[in-house]
Amino acid sequence: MFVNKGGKQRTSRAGWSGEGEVAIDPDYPTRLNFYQKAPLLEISIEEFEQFALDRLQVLKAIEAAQLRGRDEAEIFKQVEAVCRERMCLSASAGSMAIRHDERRKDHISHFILRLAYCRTEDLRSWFLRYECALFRHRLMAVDAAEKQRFIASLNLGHKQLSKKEKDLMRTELMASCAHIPNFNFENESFLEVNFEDALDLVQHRRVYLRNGYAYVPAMEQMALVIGEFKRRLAASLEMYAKALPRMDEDERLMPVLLNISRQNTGKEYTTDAVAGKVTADDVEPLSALFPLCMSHLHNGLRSEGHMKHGGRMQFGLFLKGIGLPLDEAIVYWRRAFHKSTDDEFQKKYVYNIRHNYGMEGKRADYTPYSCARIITSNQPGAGDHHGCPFRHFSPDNLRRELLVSGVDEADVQEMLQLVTGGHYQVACTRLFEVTQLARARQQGKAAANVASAETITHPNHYFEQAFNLMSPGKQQNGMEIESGANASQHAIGKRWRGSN
RNA sequence: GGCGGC
DNA sequence: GCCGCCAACATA
Ligand code: SF4
Repeated sequence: MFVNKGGKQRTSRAGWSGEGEVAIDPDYPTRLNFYQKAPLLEISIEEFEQFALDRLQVLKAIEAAQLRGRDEAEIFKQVEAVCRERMCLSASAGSMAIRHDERRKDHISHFILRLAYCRTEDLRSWFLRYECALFRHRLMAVDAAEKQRFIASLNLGHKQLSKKEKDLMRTELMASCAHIPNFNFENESFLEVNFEDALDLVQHRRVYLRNGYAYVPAMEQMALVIGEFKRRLAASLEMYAKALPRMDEDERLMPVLLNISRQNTGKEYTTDAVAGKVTADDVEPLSALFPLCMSHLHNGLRSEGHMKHGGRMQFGLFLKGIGLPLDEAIVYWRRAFHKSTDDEFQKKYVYNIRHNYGMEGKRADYTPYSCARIITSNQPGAGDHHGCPFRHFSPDNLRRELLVSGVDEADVQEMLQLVTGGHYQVACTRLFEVTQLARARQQGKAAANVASAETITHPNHYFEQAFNLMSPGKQQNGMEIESGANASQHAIGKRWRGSN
């Protein structure tokens, strides 16, 4: 865990300003927190889960607000409302004991999620993004005195320029502030910080740089603090990720954490035709039921944090076909494109997603691509992951891809044979049999009592067949999650429970 | 990705 | 540089 360099922060003179007579909690002097020190976990399981869930709800609400909210003010309002409901932090209301409990909850819940969300790159970047957003929100919400008190307690080493130094760099400093509306050089003070502490500002050319130092106008200090928060949290998440495997075995914590990181907003599922309403969080677990073309796209998306246009079409429509509604699709893609900024995402991708769902222009509700279309048109080029693996992969690549999927040598041979004969969809059907069908048999599903499957004609057909193999034969009474269990069974289990 | 507009 | 509009079609 990090050593808090400024650990001896206490009252300073802050008691005289802002909050007036309100006593200061030595554990949590302000509502803001850099979460440098892990809390002592003396806490019941119920409280543990409740805390985590509440914070998760807040982070998800921020995500939703940023996607839906029209302007900054509206987003702020929405976030504020959720914060008040699930993670309220009072400035001076109530007793000190109450404020202490609120801040303790904030503290603990942060660390639970930090633990739960350190596991994979995807989870880390999602958590980092929205923790920063939450921190930023609070930084804007608290009053100036409390903010200053907090920043001072951090000891970030922001040295304020003396009048003399400032005058020496006058022209350069003024030039760097040209973008600020009505900037008054005389009244502004400047901070000298290591330039790597101000990377965000440097990138946007909003500061003057000189041999390793950035000179930041004091009004931009908030950006520095947020940047620092982000750096430290990111570093800590990396550390946690490396440390996690070691506590994996003996801790009973792990299952709880796993459960948290896959928690949904608590929506209920209805079992209609196929998979019912699918949420952004369901895509991952359900990917075990995807045909090869789609799982290949899905993998590419996960490892690259991005997907080219052809793939977005093929995969996006497929997802719509499995029951992912528009708003969930937007959340899903936003989350998957973890390299993009909100702004870029909004501008470049949202329109097209909406268009695919028939919400834009001609308002056509497009059907997902069929195998025939995928195989014949729009050949994938360099950097593309769309197309049909059986058709577009080299025999070598295809063999590797199949072996990775756990197909045994003999079956791979058979499929390669079919492919050379141009029977791509038959090969795909064979894959269905040796993976989906075989697993269903092994689990004693009633629906698996067939010798072979019908030939696959459509990726969504593949998915639906695979999905239907799961639900009808629950012979073991909901105890599907055994040794070989993969994530898909969890999601399906949820539906079974919901459908009784 | 293509087409189109400023 | 900003933006809009399009493509699809299995299927019990
Ligand atoms: S045959 Fe159809 S479903 Fe199977 S991989 Fe090719 S395109 Fe996808």
